[in-house]
Amino acid sequence: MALYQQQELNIYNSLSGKKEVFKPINEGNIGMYVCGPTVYSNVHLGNCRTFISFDLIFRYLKHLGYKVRYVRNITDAGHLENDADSGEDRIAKKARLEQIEPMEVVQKYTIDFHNILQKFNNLPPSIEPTATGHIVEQIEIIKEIIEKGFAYEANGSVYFDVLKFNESHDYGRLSGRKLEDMIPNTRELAAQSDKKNPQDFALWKKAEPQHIMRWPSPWSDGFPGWHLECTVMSSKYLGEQFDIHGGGMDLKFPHHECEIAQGEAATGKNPVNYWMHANMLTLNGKKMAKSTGNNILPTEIFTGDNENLEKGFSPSVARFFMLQANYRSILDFSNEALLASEKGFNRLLDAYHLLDELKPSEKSSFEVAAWKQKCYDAMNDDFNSPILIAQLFEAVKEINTIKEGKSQITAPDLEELKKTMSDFLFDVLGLVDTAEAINDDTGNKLSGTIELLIKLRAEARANKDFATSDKIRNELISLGIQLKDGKEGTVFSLD
RNA sequence: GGCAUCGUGGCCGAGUGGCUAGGCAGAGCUCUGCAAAAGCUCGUACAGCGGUUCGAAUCCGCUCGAUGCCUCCA
Repeated sequence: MALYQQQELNIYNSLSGKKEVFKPINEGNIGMYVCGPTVYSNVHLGNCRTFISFDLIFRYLKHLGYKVRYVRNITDAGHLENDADSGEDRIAKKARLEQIEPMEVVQKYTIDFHNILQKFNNLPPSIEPTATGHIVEQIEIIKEIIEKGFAYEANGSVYFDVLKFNESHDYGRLSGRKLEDMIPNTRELAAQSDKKNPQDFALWKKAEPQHIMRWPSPWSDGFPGWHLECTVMSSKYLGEQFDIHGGGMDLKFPHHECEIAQGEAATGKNPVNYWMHANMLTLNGKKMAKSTGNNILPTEIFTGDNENLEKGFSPSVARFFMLQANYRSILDFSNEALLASEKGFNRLLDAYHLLDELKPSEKSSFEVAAWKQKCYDAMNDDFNSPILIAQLFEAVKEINTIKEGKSQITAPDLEELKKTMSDFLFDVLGLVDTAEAINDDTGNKLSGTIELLIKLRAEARANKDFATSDKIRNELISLGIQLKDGKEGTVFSLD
């Protein structure tokens, strides 16, 4: 029996605004689409948070035994900087500034994106399609939408007719907006536009002569509208209707609203059952965004080379910090918060390592099965990683007490505890055990050396030669190696 | 201006009608040659004002404040 048959997963659905019991269209299988980045500059930390949130979700779904097809796109076609039918596309702009081909821009920042996400230990998606690789499909779906009467051509561009669509459908139901409210609300800046109404959005844009990224179409040499690629690629790889669609909160409107409209216009079906939105990461209380300059690069976290940081932090610490907040809450980034997470994370890993040294007893004073279910309950409640982490810290307390001989655990319970800790820590939360890094040849030599120093210190202490023993302890601590004296002897940990 | 989300102890963050997460920092104790590590104990918080209720941080209303979206953004 698969785990998912034993655990009832609840997901907060942005469409209904409620937590709902999750039920996939095809039992045991899940189709999940997440809006990926536009690759025109380095990913910033805020982007990473969204993808780490969905990585957690992907990992937990897989852990439950689902077969998940996770599709995340790369937006590599340039889109306009604004919607007023003017302005440069962002990839082309970057290409001009860096004096390289637009596709070089795309390649450069796609690689950066992959590198950084790998450092955060994100699993790669099952399929990572690109917008430019699906121009043909996008043209086809535009034809369909025109045929159904929900789009019109104007001067070589094609626009989605939002007002027409809203007559028979409900435009705005995802973001809680009403078209009637939006109309008097738009300013008169679209005088020069080809649109019939300001709410209409582009499916195809005719390229200006200087526009480099362009493709032929029945309407003009041009490029597809931004919202279209997600509709096309999600339906191509996951079907006209699929289970989960995710993305950053800022994409809810208009991007996801437009996706629903496009999907319904083309197929007549509601494309997505569960909409999930990851919240923003803020810096100094403000949204991180490339365009405003209020951002921090992941590399700067690792090196500490940023005015907001006093030191560098490992990717796992940064990941742990993010997972200590729910994906639906705004999270504010700060040096202090990172420091707190780092300490907690190290304590968690230290306790995990202690598991190998625990001696089993005849009976357990820790109810492992009940605790384990609490871990699942946390994740079943809309992927509540902060609660899961709180539960893991409950186990830390138990492990340390057992180590001190003040509690007991049976051999089977110990195995179960270890397995569960490992499952959640590494498979579900996707954290990396820093101690494993020294498990190579150099690492073995290092630990052998430290063991020797521990022995020498023990001898010095036995001889009451505290000057020598303290010297060993202090020199090691200044190298980032901490000695921990316990009842059973001394162990060490690396910072 | 419209729509939405949110305001929790020194800090970060869960909870969302009664049983008062967790982490970090702080205080005391145990252990220790001294420390560190570890364990135990402690803090009794939910923006403000009204209302509903036997009972509200949790529901409703208002006020104040913050953030996001309304043009590209995870």
